Amino acid sequence: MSKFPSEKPVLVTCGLPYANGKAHVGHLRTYVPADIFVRSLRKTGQEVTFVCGSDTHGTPIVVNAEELKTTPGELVKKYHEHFDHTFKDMGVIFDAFGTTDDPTNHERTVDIVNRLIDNDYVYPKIIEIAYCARCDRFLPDRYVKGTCPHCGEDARGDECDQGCGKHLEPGELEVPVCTICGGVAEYKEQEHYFFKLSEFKDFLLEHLKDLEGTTNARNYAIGWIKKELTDWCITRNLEWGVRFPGHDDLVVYVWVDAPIGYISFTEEWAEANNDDWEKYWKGDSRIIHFIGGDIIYHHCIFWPAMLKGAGYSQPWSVVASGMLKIENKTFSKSRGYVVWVGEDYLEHGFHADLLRYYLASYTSHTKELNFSWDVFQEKINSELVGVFGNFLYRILLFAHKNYGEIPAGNIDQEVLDKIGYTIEDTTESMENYEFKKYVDTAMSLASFGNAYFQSREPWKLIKEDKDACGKVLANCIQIAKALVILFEPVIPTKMEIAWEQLGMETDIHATPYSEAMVEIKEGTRLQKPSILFEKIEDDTTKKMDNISSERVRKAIEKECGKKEETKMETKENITFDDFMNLDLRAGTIVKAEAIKRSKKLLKLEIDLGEDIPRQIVAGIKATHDPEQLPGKQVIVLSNLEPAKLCGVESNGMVLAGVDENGDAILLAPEKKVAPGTRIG
RNA sequence: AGCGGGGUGGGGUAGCCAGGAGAUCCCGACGGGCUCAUAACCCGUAGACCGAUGGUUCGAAUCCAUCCCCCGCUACCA
Repeated sequence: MSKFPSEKPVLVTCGLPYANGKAHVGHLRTYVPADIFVRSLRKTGQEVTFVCGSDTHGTPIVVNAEELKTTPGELVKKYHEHFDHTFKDMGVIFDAFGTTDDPTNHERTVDIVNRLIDNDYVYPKIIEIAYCARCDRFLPDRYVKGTCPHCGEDARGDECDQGCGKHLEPGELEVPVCTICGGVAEYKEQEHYFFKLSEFKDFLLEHLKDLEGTTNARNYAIGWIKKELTDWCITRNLEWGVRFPGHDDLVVYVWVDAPIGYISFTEEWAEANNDDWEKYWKGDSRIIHFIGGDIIYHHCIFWPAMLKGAGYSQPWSVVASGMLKIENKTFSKSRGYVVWVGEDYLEHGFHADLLRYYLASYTSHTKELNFSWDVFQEKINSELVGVFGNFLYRILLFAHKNYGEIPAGNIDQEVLDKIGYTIEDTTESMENYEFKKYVDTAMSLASFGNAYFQSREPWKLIKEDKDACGKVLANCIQIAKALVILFEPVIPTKMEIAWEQLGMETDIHATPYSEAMVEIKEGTRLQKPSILFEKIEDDTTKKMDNISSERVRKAIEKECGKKEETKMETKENITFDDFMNLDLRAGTIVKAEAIKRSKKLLKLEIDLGEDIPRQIVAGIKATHDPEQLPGKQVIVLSNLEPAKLCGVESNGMVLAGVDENGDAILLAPEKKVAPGTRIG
């Protein structure tokens, strides 16, 4: 019942890295498993094409380039090369790694957009776009900032990043300001183009029903579609990007030309290898997308609808990886919870295969994966060094010392069976994108090998019966051969060396799983084996831990400093009268309870010396236990106009500060005072 | 609050859809053994009221109901 090898052509892609920043371990959570998957498919005899490339368009790149006083083209080139190198260094080998700014992609995007237009899936609509009169330009997405219509916080044009985090459509932002000149922007009507996504609802539901891959992707997408599908605005006012056909002032939205990169990279690969790209994108094929969990929406909804609308083949499988944590903390570049692939890992001399092993074996692909140096050390030392590496080394050294070649001896049926079952189990795991299971199953064969060797005590046998001992060794070497083949997808460069140590002269990367059952040849010369995996010392992990915590410390400092600065700058002087308008009072909390529907809010009743206690809502749930609060005194701004929060009325504001961890610190009187005591 | 995913010994997991004997495996901890090997390997021990409560059943981690908690994407953060 295995799905591979299949007669249908198989194409594997990885979500495109955005060429606007360095590669971190979070990226690898998608790329490493994809590479393992591809290598494994090839071992089943499946032909696969594996493509990826840099995502180069969109406003963040343009804005970032302007800030760095460079051009988008230069910026993109720099990071494209960075990703290309990093992936190669990590053993992630694509058949093609292009960019979405390649001419191929421009042409393919225009073709697809034209087809969508011809098929009547695109229509123009007049919408209001922020426009800066001083710069004489329209301001898409992040070129404009202003006030969020939902929460009133400062927000960027496409998203309320400081406040509620909500996605903003063009024209929604209030009090728009141009980010280039700082001048006040205005809204101006302009014609933009929309893709009729809403018409694809039935198609998408049908498509998703049969979609292979991980369930997180499918369920998530189905949920979205059932809610609502609105048409997508697919044009932007930008210089940088793919021209929208027939409109020199418009560019196609990044999320249109980015996935089309999958097609154009396939074309580039086909061009270079004299092959045919249409068998994947126009025929009955198996297109497998490896992506991060954050872009499921685009790959399961927008992308297949576009392909369908333009008459191309749709994805067969979408494999979405879970999130990455660093030292058990939510991944965050700004907070310092990040591990850069180059400067934090490879440049410290760690072997790429070790990280590949960790990523593949920590947990299942869809769950969140914690990267911790201590766990890294423990896993590498006990599993790779202790179980697997030690097995290879002890048997090869023993064989080399006592025989100098692979000794004669039939392979036990028990051993062949064990290898056979292991291959069955591992390949099945791989088909289900269960990388951890694959590794664990393979590792259990190494344990079996250790037990086999140990229980037969060849170090004693060698003195009594050299032939019987040789047979034990032959069986062990057979197990080792299978292990090296099984582990090649996960730790490819280390397995090259191991393969050589086994006296093999073929290319391990091209060796199929079936070769594991082929009996080893007695008499093959064995060189003196070298140690494959070195132990990671405590000092090393301590050093890495220090680097991490230092970065977190600096990030906190920077964050606090920044807040101080901006606050000092933005607040203008007020008059004494202004201050006297604030009615500040000391009060005693008499009752506190959590507001169920909210993560952050507590409902407080505060005695301000009035007839009945005031009901005030405060965002301190995360830091304060409601049971501990009654009796405590706080300072309240009592004449703030009432508001409803999460449906609960709030008649004032409890004053609190924020410490370096972002935790709320309640202000309190120096000593107990009568409720209602005036402050100021 | 809505949608999705998830809660099983210290960490990571299996089992759940098709309910049945002592809840699986790996790591870690502890004890012992062995010595070919990178102090590794082998054997053994402890450790889980299977998120909570109620229900169905002769029998539930597994089915049903309600609730709690964690993680994403949304709403809210006086």
